[in-house]
Amino acid sequence: MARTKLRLPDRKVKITLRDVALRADVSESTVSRIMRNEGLVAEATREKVMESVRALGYVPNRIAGSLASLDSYLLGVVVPSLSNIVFPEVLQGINAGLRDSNYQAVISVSDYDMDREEALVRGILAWQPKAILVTGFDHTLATRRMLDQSGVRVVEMMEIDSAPIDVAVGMSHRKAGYAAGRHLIGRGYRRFGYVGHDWTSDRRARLRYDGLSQALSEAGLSIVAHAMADGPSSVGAGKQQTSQLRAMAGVDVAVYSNDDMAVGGIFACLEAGVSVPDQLAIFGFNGLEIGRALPQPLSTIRSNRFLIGQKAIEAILPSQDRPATKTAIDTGFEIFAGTTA
Amino acid sequence: MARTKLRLPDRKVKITLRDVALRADVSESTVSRIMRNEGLVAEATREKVMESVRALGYVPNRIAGSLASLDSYLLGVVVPSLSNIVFPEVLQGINAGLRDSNYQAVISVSDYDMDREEALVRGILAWQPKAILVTGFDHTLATRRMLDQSGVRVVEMMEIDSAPIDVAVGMSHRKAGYAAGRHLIGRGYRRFGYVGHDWTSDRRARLRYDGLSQALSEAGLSIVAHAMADGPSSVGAGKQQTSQLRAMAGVDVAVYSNDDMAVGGIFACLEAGVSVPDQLAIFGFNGLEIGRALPQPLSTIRSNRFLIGQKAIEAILPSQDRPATKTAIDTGFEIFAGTTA
DNA sequence: CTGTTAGCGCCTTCAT
DNA sequence: ATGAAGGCGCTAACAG
Repeated sequence: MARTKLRLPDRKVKITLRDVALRADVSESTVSRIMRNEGLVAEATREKVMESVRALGYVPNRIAGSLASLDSYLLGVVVPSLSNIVFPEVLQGINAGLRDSNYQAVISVSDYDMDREEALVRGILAWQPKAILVTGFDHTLATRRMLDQSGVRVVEMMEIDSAPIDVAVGMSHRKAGYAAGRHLIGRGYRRFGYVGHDWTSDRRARLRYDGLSQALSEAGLSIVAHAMADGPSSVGAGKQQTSQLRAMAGVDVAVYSNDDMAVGGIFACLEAGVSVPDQLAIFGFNGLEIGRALPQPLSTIRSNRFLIGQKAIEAILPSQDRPATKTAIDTGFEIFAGTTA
Repeated sequence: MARTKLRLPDRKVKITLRDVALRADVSESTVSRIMRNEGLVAEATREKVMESVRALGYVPNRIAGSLASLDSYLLGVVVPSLSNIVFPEVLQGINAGLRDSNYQAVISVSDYDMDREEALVRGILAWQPKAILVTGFDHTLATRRMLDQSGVRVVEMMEIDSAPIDVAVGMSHRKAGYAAGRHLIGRGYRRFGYVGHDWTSDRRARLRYDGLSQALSEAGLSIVAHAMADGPSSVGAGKQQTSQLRAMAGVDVAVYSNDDMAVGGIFACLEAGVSVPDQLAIFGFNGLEIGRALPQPLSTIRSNRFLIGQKAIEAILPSQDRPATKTAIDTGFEIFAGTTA
């Protein structure tokens, strides 16, 4: 079977600009212009070319396009986890911000491993992204240097408690912990317990704890009991650690590392017939949907995960060039009183 | 300031293979080989080159590399949503499967919009991915044609109730619904209620419903009451629709479109003082972690979302070429008795 | 073991 | 409004 330039597209036969140009009997530049909606083209020519595009099933090769134009329209994203719902929520915000742009997100998961993050960032930078979004301020020295030298826009998401490489978008977790402390002290609680999960991977939970401690300390109080899960946060872990906590010195309020853990606390109390908040008050962090649907709305602090993703995109889409000054964008937080504390 | 080839890397100055080669006084091919760990290279040369690589902070340009080798090592993924936790779980499986490979995932979210999916698939194919993973069998004609003609490996994830383009990885939702029906009939339930969410976007929930209906029909039974939420599934929606359902004809068991909805049902019962399963039995779908942590473990069907992602990768990584025969990989499901039904 | 020569598919600049 | 030429940064043969 001879190959002719008019042949219908077979699977595996790569159709290039050249094929389209030959079939439409115009130059490659013309096809290129039409595909990019750039420059002036006669309507008749456009139709002729588009007919060829459709007939051949031509799909432009962005790899070649990017190389030629030195312009990738890729966006690198590194999050530590997908099992903690907050990160998918951030990704949703990113996704929303990217709608109507022609950027593509290259997403990687570091599993809270800084060395892995380094490898991921290296791999992403090799694709010449326009910007790269990472999570938090904890990076290896090499990662920091790569990001810095790459010259691309860099957003560090989730927190603003340290100095960013370029832009930071998030909230102050230290202040949130402090606010939780002030709020609970104001409501009359004095004997504080803390239920948490692995801090080595979740440094922001630690920052909230520090803020809480400071508020208590300023009021002459302290956390009288701790129950810490070894692994990541989960409803099950929260439930289990709550039982542990209740076996210790009496506390009148338990502050949780996040809502997942706190919901576990609620479940533990339901199961044990412990009245909330009378016998034990419960306070979470994040403001997840489930907390609001509980028989008793969970007292917590709302963070804006979606907004973080969205603002991150807004911050870097307008200008390709990294500005001289570093920026921190505060997406804030808000105490949700609920009825469990 | 004159530019010399020995200058330290400035931000924004693109370092290329050529710069490294010049500095190390070898040819570009040699540097290329070293960067790709390919072919034989004298140890002395390698060190000399690596010294230059480090000194210049060279990061290979994969866009150029891919164009030259016609080989992208990109993997396209399209999921309908990130707010439903099952999709992040699938992504985790994909991520796990991709570890130790040098593939990068380009992830897009279609928001259950088939036209948007089409645009996303087109955008992804332009990056010449090695494979593309989409969700389910619902695609526009154009999407199907693009995927088919592209020649790349295609995985349709989540369900295996229809014929795949190339590979399907998932479970039979129809059978799962049927199994739920048989199970509940076996436990003596006769008056069935259904609590669901928007079917137009979640066709798999509809398949489960159909399977359930069939099981009931075969037993001379039927669903006597429906409560359907307008939007997507959520704990809040499940809670609200459960209240609706209870106001209707008495049912002794409520089957939910998924666990989120079912947890809402549990909360509604807790709040209203309805005893589960005596006054109302509750049955979900998915087997989420939270269901197990509830005061009463939720009766449900476990699906293997993580496994779906992982198997999807395993199915396509070995062979680049699309095989002649289409494959369906069944990741199965399992009834978890729990204590709520 | 290393260098040379051609592209990969497209975009950009400059002509016409 | 369209075309021709050159090159983006790298890899794939092939020499040597």
